Amino acid sequence: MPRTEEQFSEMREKTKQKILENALLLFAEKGFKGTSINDIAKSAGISKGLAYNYFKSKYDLMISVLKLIEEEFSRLLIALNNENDPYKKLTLMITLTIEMLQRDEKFWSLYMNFAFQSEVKEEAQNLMGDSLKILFNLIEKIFVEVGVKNPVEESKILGAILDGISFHYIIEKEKYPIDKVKTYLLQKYSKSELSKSILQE
Amino acid sequence: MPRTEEQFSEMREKTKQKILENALLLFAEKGFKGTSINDIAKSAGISKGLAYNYFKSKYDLMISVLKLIEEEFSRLLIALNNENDPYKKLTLMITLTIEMLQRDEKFWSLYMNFAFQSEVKEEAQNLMGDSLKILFNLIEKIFVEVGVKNPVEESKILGAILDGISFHYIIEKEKYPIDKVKTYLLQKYSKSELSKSILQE
Amino acid sequence: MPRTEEQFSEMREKTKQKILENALLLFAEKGFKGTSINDIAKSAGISKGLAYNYFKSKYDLMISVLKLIEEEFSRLLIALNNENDPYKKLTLMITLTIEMLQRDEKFWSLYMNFAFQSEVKEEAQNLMGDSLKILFNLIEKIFVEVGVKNPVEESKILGAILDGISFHYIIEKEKYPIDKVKTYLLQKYSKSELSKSILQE
Amino acid sequence: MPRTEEQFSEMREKTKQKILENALLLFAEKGFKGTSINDIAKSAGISKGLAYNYFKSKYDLMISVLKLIEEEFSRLLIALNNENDPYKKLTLMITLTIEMLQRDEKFWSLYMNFAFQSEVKEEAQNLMGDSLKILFNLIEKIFVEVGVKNPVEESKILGAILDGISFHYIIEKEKYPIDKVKTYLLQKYSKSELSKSILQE
DNA sequence: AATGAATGAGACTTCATTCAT
DNA sequence: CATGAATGAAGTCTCATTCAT
Repeated sequence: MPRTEEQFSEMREKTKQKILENALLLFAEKGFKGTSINDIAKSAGISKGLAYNYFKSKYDLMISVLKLIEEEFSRLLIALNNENDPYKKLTLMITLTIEMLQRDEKFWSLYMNFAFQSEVKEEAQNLMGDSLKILFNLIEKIFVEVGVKNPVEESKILGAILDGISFHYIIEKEKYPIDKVKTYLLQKYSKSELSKSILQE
Repeated sequence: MPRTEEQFSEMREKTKQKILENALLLFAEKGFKGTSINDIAKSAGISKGLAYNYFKSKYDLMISVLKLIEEEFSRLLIALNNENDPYKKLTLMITLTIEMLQRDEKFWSLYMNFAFQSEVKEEAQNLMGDSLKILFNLIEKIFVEVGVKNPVEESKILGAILDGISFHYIIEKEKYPIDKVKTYLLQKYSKSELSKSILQE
Repeated sequence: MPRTEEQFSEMREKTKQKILENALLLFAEKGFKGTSINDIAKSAGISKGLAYNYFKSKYDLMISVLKLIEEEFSRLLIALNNENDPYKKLTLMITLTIEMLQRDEKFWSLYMNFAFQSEVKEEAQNLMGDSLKILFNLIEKIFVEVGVKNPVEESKILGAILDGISFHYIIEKEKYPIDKVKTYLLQKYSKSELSKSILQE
Repeated sequence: MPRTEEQFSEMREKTKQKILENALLLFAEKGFKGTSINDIAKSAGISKGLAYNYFKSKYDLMISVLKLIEEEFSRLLIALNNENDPYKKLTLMITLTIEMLQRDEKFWSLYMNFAFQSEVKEEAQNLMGDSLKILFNLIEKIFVEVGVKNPVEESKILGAILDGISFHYIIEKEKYPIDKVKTYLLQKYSKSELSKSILQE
């Protein structure tokens, strides 16, 4: 007696996830070109051929992985949208970014990795460029709300800080004082501190 | 009339440079794995075989390219060391970073690209990690000199800003308001502004 | 109410026929190597696995398809044997060949296709070679009966005409004036015309 | 010291020919799909990879092989155009076709083979369809000149005879009385016999 | 009897590297 | 010093076949 449709669907879903997860990790670690389907298959504990039962090409698999990143971005945006107070929004943005960075380090590694791989660039930009733009706009809007003088420039700077920190953290990992920096950043962009200088008085 | 030894040596140097330059451009554009020796040879106007006369392997060529990046870093450091006034040092660091970013965009693209490719990572870190550390230390030292309250954290933040801006500029290029951001940053880290808040009073 | 043995057997036969028909069509269209078991299964509306329930291998399936062609030949031979008058036999041979060509174009396409594929060649020859020989002999016998001067050579020529026409029709299909040629051929091999020249007098 | 351009060119030409020849033989024997690049490389005594130095894909190689066939056709047409007398033209066409069939059997095998391979069909028709049309037209023109009553139909018949004979010869080879048939055909289409019936008077 | 997930061999293709000249 | 033909390993992808359910 054949398996039910549901059983098959479950099997498929499970295997597909396994492939995606391992592809994400490996792409993040070794880049798109540097990762072979064989690598992914072995890492996922399946045969090379099976990967093609789920993704019609390595490229297609990459696009699916990109969509995972997009979803991660979406989760960030949704969480931010649930917060109305602009100061809390700022705090949340910093907290979430760094938390996600620590938790899903590979996501960010992949995100940055993909951003510089020409085979991926266009798709990466189509899929992620919007998220970046939305994020910039969001920061800008917050800055307008709280009364920052140069919201456009300041949004670029906060954006740069967040991605710059991610960049350094991914590169240096164990050596980077991520928690210290996070605490400091939260304070710096806190309501009470936003009006003070970074210099001693 | 046979060429003198010196002439030969000069030719060799010239050919080597041509290979390195083209390798740099192509690695930056298409990644390490995405660039073939043939691509590089064609781009440099020489034969595949000749490239192996100058570099014993593709890997070796990559290491040499990495050294070019290191030299670029060195030039930045040397320029900074020639300046004693800490405020001017800060200004110079921002100016030079962004100027180099615009002028030698490919350097940075490659730098970031390599930073995420595991075949390259270790070497990239060995060669560039130190530079990064030196830069962080330099910023920290400047901040100490001018009396910033939290020099360690602030150095991480300025470092993040500079690399974050580079990151966004490389990704968005034509759309990114690099000049506006540069001007703003210079003002923000100027002697007169370092003591003011980013909020309207 | 459980099905009777006979009903089961009938179902099996029906499924088998469905597979064979679709295999024939696809082999004819895309060649043996160009057709996958999956293609056939999908086309027949069954699962890949089930196809192996009926044919132990793709090769085995192909042999079964070849047998279908053999049967088609047999039908032609049987129809011819039912006719005694040699002139009518000739007419019938031409009519039937061209009718079958138009009706079961795929049969012929496959027949010719298989004739040139070495994986299939031996079997194709074993199975079809005899039919061809029988047909040649039959034509020869007819020509002897009606008093053709060189029955051996003329039988090769009529054989060549029939297969040549099939060849051109399959290749050119819509452009080939099959009906005109058929009419002309029937006249040319008609009792009354067999004694006249093909030149104007 | 590097080889001269001429030396390289010679090497290339020689290897390319070797590949083409072996590809022709193997495609003719085992079909396009049935022949692997590895088969061809081994048969040509070169490495798999080298084949791609000469043909950018298996498909491209096939097209080149098709062009060889086209050239063979051209040679036939050119030889025919050098003859003005229509009767001699007919004789020549029959002679040449059968001579080429015997000499370059693989060409014809491939020609027929390709005509039924869907991966090849379109190209085969583009490249060979014209030749076929030209040949039909040529025969028709000859028949008009010599005063055949139904030149269109008779040209289809002679065309069918020639391709039908080729077909049977390729399939049966050693068993097929090709010389007998050739002699008979030459007589049948000779000036003196064209006005007589194929029946005993 | 029936399904389609899974395997593994083998096909096409690319490319770093070697080498004869 | 310089060339590009040639190799072979490795990568992408396909597909006949098996098998658990």
